[in-house]
Amino acid sequence: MSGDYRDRFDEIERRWQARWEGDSTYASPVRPGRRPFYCLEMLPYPSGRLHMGHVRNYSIGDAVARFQRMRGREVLHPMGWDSFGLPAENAAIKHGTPPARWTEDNIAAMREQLKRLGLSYDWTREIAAHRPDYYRWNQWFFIKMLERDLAYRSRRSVNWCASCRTVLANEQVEAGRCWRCESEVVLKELDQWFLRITRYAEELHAELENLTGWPDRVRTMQRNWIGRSEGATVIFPVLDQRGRETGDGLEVFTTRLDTIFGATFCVVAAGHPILDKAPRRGAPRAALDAFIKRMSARAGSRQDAATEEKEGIDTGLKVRNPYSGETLSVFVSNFVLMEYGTGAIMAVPAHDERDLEFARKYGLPIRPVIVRPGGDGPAATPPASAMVEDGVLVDSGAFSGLTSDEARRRMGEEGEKGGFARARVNYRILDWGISRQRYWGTPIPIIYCDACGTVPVPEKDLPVLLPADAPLTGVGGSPLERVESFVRADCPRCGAPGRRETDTMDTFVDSSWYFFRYCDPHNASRPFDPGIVDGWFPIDLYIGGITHATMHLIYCRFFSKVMRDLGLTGAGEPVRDLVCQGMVLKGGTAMSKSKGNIVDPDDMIRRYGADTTRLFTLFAAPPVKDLEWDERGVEGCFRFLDKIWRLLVPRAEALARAHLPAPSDGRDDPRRSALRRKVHQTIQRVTIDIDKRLHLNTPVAAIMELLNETAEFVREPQSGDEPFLKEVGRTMALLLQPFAPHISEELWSLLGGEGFAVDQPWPELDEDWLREEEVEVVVQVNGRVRAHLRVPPALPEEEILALARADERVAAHIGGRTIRKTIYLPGRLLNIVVG
RNA sequence: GCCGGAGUGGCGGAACUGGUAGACGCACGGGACUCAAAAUCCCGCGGACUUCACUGUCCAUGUCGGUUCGAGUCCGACCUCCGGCACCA
Repeated sequence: MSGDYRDRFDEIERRWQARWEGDSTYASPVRPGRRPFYCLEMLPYPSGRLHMGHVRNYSIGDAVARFQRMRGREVLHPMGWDSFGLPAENAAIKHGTPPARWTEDNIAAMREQLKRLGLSYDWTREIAAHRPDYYRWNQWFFIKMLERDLAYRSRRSVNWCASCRTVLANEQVEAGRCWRCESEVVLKELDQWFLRITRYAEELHAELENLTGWPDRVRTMQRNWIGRSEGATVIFPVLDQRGRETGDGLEVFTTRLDTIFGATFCVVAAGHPILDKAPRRGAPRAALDAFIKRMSARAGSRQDAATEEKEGIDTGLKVRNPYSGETLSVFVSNFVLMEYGTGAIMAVPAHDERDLEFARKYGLPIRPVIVRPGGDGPAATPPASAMVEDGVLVDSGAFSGLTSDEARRRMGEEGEKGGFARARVNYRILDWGISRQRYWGTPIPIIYCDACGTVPVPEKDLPVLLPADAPLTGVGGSPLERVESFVRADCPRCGAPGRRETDTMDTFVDSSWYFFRYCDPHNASRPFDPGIVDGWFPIDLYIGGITHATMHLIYCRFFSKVMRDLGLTGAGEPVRDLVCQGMVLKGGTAMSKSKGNIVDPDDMIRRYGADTTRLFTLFAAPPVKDLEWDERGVEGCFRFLDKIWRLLVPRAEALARAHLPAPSDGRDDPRRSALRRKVHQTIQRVTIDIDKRLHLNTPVAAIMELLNETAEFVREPQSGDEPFLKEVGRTMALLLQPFAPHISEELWSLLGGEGFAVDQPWPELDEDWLREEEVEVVVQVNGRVRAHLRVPPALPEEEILALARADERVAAHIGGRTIRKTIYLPGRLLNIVVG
């Protein structure tokens, strides 16, 4: 009945998968009243095939889900599909396949692959972004945001990818190129819909502090992305030709108000409105216009922007420094960005590298106003580099002598009083542009009416369905523009004929709230029931790739906060613990089609089984590190499972009949007590490593050790061993459940276990078996190990010292020297300090 | 440039709050079984030196310092690699 594991793993795995499915084992909740545990993995795009990165991601999540379930938690472990997006549209253009069919086919194929891996998902909760019962709530949220002024339409220069023919969010521009197709991004003026994420910038930034269950690097990346900086805005009055105030002001943002007496000119961005007020007469105007035109043509975020030569031109405008009264010229230059701050700066060349570079190039004055405390006065000659640190003010009128800190405070107060300056916090993050000129996405629920303007589609008319018959050719703008039946719509307000918005939403909208929907996936009247969501939230563990550190993981925090403010949830932060798993590499680089180093999960499952494939991804490296795929390592994991099989299965019938040992059985037999101690030590190690540290490689190592010791144990079998072997076998079967669930079930059942292994309580630790009869005390002389003593745990220090001194090596190292002191850690270590 | 993370055998990696560095696995070497091979099992496996041998000594966690009875672990400086951001005022 046994047979080799090598010949049987496929049959075993399929059989248990069928049983789990037949029993709805993983549907939740099945055991209400238990403490919930929400275990979430980032949902995949349905490309049609699983890759090893998916397998790794889901193996980690599944190990935790199974472990927590056995530990008595009620586990929510769902899966779904991020199924809107470009590839479906591209496939349609290339092969003529309708996106909906292409997507559903891919989902079906990948769902089968996930099931063949034996992952414990509750498939009754499956969601897919492209289905109307999901995306209607994207539309609903959009309307709710519109009501709260969190969504708005604005004509803006947007990042435009000419190849994808679409707008990209800032987050989707990587080094000036499209994150998807890598072609260069240019600027284009379009009417766009935006979500006002900047309203939450402060909270998104502040709460990073509390996300202690998140990796530092993710928190840092988000902090940089949000880019909070404290400073002040200062209004410089604009002067006319004769030096009189015109009533206009140039508002600049600075973090270094303390350096304002060193300001020798101002600079504005090419798009700054004040440029319209530049003097109209004479030749400079033409040069100025030409310059502005040239600068405006370029995209805001380009790779070479930082290293690009600074260029500028005098606008002819004059302003007055409200602190010093000095008159300053205003330049326009490429190094000042319209999107940040006020689009205008005061230039302090002595204390800012960029200002210095510009001043040098155009021969503008450089005036130091900050010196190092206790240092000499200001340098007579201009410094070689800008002095950017804080210090003490000089040549700064009444503020001279103050420290930078003190000066910023006092100057701020004076500015507030005089109405020309105020404290301001600035953020680098911009509002989230969500309009996409694509077909395969959520239609934006808006109708444009000549009389009423921009009118949201009423809730009762949702969803606005994506038409099935859009012409997908790959040329022209939005495909929806050409679907007459879609575009034509009556104004919900006045009934007159209007036109529908033909842009669709960025797919990051879909993935910003899907984890809420999992809690209540079939709700037809609301996106979800707040009570149900609050029962599961926050997500206890969220696992996914580091690639989503800024985009998805900021958007989903933003959505959670919006939902909280809509009264939909109590959860301000959706994710308690976040794990970003490393990449799967082959030959030192990420697996990719172009490199031809892809390892196919199906191939691995066919040759070694799902258990071995999963086990390897967990054993070869800790979750957060990159994992090098090594087929010999896979073999090693297979050998491990095979060895357990060969040890237990031939004895299974006898062990199934045997009783388990009583708690103190085997105490009197060193062989048996050593084995039982190892069993309980292993339970402890596996439990702590999964639960407290989320290390999944070391628990596997611990089980391997237990197996090795058991193999040793059966080499010289004795009658009456069965109960002890049964205990080891059952424990091993259960400890393996998170890592290799199929063989776990098979062994559990062969050893006479009732029900599913995954439904058993996690093996219980018997503290009595951790206590050793004898402990090994390490003896050090001056911190170096010289002897190992086996002593009863309670032996007093003096006696251990006496034993240690009697040891030949220890005695030799002490020599004739006197013992200055001893350090004793009970039962572990004795350090004898001599000298 | 700024900000993060990481440097441990031939390789992947262990070492919980400072306390025996190298668990476990891979690779490799030797042996057993076999006509042979595969599979399996046993032994060895950081380096240098030392002993006939049992052993023993020293060096070793990127580098250099420091704190400590004791440092892979803490502190300081530096080097290298990886990642993120990058004219953000």
